[in-house]
Amino acid sequence: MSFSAELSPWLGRLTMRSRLDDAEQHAILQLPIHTIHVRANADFVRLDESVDHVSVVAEGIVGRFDQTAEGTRQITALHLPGDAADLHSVALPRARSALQALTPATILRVSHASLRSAMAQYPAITEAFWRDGIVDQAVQSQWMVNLGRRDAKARIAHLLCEVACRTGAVADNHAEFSLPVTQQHLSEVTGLTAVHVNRTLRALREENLIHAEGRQLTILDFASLARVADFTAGYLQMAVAFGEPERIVALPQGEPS
Amino acid sequence: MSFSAELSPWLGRLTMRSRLDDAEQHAILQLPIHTIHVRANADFVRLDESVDHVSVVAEGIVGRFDQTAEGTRQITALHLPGDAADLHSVALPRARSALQALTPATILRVSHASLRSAMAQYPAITEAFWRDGIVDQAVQSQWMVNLGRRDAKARIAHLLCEVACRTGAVADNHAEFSLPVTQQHLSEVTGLTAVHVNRTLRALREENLIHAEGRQLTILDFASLARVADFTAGYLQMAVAFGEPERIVALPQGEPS
DNA sequence: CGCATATTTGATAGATTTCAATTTATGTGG
DNA sequence: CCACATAAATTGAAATCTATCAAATATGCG
Repeated sequence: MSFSAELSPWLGRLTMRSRLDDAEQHAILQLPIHTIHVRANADFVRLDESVDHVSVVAEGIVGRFDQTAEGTRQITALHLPGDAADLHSVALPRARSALQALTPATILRVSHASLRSAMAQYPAITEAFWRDGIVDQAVQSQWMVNLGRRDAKARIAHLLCEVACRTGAVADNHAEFSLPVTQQHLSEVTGLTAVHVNRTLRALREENLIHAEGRQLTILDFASLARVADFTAGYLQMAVAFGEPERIVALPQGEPS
Repeated sequence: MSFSAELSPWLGRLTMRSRLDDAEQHAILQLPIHTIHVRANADFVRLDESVDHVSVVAEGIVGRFDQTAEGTRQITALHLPGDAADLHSVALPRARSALQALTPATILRVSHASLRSAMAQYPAITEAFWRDGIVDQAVQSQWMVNLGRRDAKARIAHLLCEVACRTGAVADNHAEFSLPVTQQHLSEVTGLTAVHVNRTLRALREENLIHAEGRQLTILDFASLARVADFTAGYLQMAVAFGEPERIVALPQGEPS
């Protein structure tokens, strides 16, 4: 249990979507954490488990899973460093999905108890948590469009565009970022077969839209890839770039929302 | 603007997922509403529109839509009478999806202003709203499994099982309920083609799993249909039947969550 | 260096879409 | 209440996309 500033990437994510004053931000940073390391492919939250803490991703990539009775899996969300993977568990502690590290990962556990006391003291924090989930839900909606209405090439392209934006790697029609996940994992995100993911990636490579070097992925022409993907970044609510952060509860100074 | 008890189905939905005391329940029922009637296939909330009220469904079926650039649509959520279709708009007023009536519908508009003052007075109400969205998100996750990992027959069967459960129509391995939506709408939910929905429904009929009489749908053998669908009702959080309603904020009497 | 895991490729089967009619409901005005 | 106009459901045949199965490389790691 420590009281460091390791939660600052998460705070950055929250303030990207909600406006928090100094005291509220301080309350977040002060939250006690318990750091754990998770091996690749290890579940660290299991289905129907009752959890008493939230998992904030510090390093690595985390997937939220659901599965069919036969065991084929669907990844319903991808969590990158700075994301809280199951903030909703504060309000509904029984996990309806499993969380798995797709790569070796470092997780910061924040107890529900401490989060609840922060929420009780600062209503704007409750609101920020709620809003965080809403944005996640908007991402899920886009994924549903992906799964239901786009072909394999667009699905993969869309995913790559999204991850590039979420990692902040896009600049000047170009993006380079690490995506150390398996093609099997990509298939579980996109509702395809690992084989088909492989072929689709090759097609994108042959069109000179992307370049894959090991786990390093380069988007050579972001605009064209976004066109193939039918991607627009608005739904990601990267507030710094796309609009005003939100707040309902009045700021202490009396500033309106 | 009236102050009647028309919100009581919505209150029922909320208390199915969260525990609210008398004062809190009263605060919900007291909310001023503005009733509107919407024709079938009419959008009543448009994409990127900034809304200042929540739409509670009183009658009819409402779909939440997203679409690709070419205009093919994906329904990302279905809202039945008693559901608030965009409760999240209280926290994030810009609509990231459109809302459309799939049938003639009656909508109760509840202003954000009045909701916010209820939230300010009763933190448990904020919490209940948040939790409501979390359950919606769990439903979306199941839909993602549907879209990504199940074949046409299972997708349709799963949807029918879900709607049957949500309308409370299931009893004794049998369910009869009205589903006055078009096969085109079903295809937009399931990520299929209207033609394929038609063929799949016929297949389910030929297996004597369902019976369709106009817009009245009968599930002849719920257990078998659920097996085909790989359906289990847990995620719907129909708390009355499946577990304790939740609450974080202490009850006034001091009762713990 | 060698095992285990991941990627890549080929050939084939299967599911779903697409396109184009046709039939059947549904609603409306006379 | 009927006739008409429109929307919805249904069917067939062909084209496409994606999955499946099986094997052959690569790659990473101890």
